[in-house]
Amino acid sequence: MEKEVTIYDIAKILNLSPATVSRALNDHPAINSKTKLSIANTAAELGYRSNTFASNLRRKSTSTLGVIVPRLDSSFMSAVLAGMEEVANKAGYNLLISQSLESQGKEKSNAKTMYNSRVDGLLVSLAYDTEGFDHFENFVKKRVPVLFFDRIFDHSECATIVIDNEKAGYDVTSHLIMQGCTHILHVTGNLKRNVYIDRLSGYRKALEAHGIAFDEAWVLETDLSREAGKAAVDYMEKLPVRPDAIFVANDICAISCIQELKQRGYRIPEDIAIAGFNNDPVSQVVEPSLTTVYYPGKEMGAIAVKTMINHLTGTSDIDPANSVVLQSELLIRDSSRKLQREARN
Amino acid sequence: MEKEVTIYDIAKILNLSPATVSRALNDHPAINSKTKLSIANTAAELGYRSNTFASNLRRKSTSTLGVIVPRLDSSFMSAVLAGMEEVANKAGYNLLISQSLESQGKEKSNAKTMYNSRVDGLLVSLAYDTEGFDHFENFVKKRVPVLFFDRIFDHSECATIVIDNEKAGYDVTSHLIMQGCTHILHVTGNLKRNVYIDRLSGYRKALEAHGIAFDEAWVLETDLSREAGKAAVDYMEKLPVRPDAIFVANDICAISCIQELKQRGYRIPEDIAIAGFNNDPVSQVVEPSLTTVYYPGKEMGAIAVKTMINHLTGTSDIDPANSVVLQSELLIRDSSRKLQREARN
DNA sequence: CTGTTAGCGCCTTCAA
DNA sequence: TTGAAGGCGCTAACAG
Repeated sequence: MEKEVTIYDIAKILNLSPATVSRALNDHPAINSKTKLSIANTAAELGYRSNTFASNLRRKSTSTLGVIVPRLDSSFMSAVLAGMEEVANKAGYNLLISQSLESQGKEKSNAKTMYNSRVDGLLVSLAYDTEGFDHFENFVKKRVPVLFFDRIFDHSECATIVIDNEKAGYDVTSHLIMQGCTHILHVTGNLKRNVYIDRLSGYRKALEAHGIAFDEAWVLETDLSREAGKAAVDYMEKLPVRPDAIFVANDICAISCIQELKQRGYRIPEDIAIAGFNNDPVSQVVEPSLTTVYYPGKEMGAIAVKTMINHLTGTSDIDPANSVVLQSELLIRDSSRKLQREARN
Repeated sequence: MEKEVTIYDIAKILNLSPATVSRALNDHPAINSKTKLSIANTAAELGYRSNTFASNLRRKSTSTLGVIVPRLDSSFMSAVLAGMEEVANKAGYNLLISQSLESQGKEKSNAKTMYNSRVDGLLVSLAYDTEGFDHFENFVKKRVPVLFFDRIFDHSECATIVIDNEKAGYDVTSHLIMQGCTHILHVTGNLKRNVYIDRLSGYRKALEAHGIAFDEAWVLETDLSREAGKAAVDYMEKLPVRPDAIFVANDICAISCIQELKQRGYRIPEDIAIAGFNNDPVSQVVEPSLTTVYYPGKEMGAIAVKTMINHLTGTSDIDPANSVVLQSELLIRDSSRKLQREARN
């Protein structure tokens, strides 16, 4: 290992003080631009690189944001991360990313790591089964800002970035009803999570608004996996009345439903209409194409980081007052165009 | 901001020296186990957390690996990252992740950031148009290990993790030939990148092995985007002889070809067989389902990190001798089952 | 505009 | 088995 060049080396060569070198390197306004130039030059010549630790140690701030997501390998999450990375990178922040694999235990241990790594702020989307806020309490205590996105936790000191899941659920359900569907099965995820309980609530309200009775038996709580799709079809076939639509809370599972239904001889949407959620790339490719909800993942990531950085740089606070509700959008595709299809036949 | 607890606070309380506390906290063997215990206890009580920077500054090592990928929002990459994160996390390493957005410029600036952040090791998959190794030279000089995966750079001091792209390309092409195809268009990516040039080379060898002449006009270099899929179909229609198969170097573009071809009235695979690459989730959903190559992304990520950590902990070197070639696998699906289809008709 | 000084919190010789 | 002391490289007062 070659020895590292420090600001002292530069200072000695140019007959300056280390402080001046430090300031010049940080583009401090009160430094002569010629001095800056010569410092920059010799720094480059010597192959100097600033020592982030020393700087962090001194300044008591990393320029790093921690991110905890349920899974890295989902198209939605990778869109979010892409958005985050872009904004963070531009603002000179690094991202420390980890996944909870949908497990509360791993989420807790990840939070601990982030805490010890002294991230400047923490961005979290909760795991499937997380309960309680304990593992983030440390951050709040030390006044490290925590921001939740997508799968959030309501807390008086945390901002949140979400879409209006209830409205989205309402819109999807209303749309299905407008297509003539009256028996709509809702396949959802863990109802501890806002995203699912809110979509359910929208589903329910839409039913009631159209004079359709809500029935708990028509709500199926699953893990929204591919396998859950098949199980949902099994469940559906056992219902006393055959549904004429299924509203699934994500696309992956919705598509698995479509495939399973097709295999069992159902026509979509004639026999059963399907709607998903997220606008996952597969939703456009499946046949019939899947009616779904556009979820602005990349924007969500970008705004989450922006909000965080604004707070860190003192522009704003990180409490619920700064929460954002992003716009989602119903995308009507073939899997639910029921009236039109029948009219055509 | 509450003030942080340090080893000095603990030392004072227990009437010990900071040195002892430091050693105890690091489980140094030469410390009385009772002392260790009491130190651990008061540390916990006080909510002590070690200061990574101070420690890093002193020890000159982070426990952080840098990762530079072309894009975060691809299903392949997110699988890789998921694999990386799992292994890194278990071994107590953090991941600093950034994306080059397929631009050499951003890749360079990311490399610089990583360099300044003093990552212990760097894991890279190259951007589309990267040329030269300059931006990694610093790492080599400072003996920071650099490992390439997927889109690699051959360098005498870097290990690489890849699949056998040439063999995979050969297998796909042979398969198409076995289906009776003799005019196979190859739609590929930037031939600067090993993955594409190697697949092309496999394509070429397969043709020649089966007595089919290779013709440059039948190789189309694109950016493999969705748009490129349409352009490829345009290109195809202008060829003097109509192809009976298209081998596309990724699934996204292959699927766009399928959709475009279907729209123009081609039957797949009867008129034209299609094969893709990566086993992207969409490949199973499109109709007809897409013949493709299973690419072990998660394993690749896991092994990349494992190799890196082995090196860092002194178990092995990071030079090409430790490179790994992972197994890929041809997945034959409906988009290329030509003989069978025709037999059935 | 530049220099002096004094740590940030930790680890690691060296000495006991 | 423990302590004393110095320094990792940088920055932020405070002074000029």
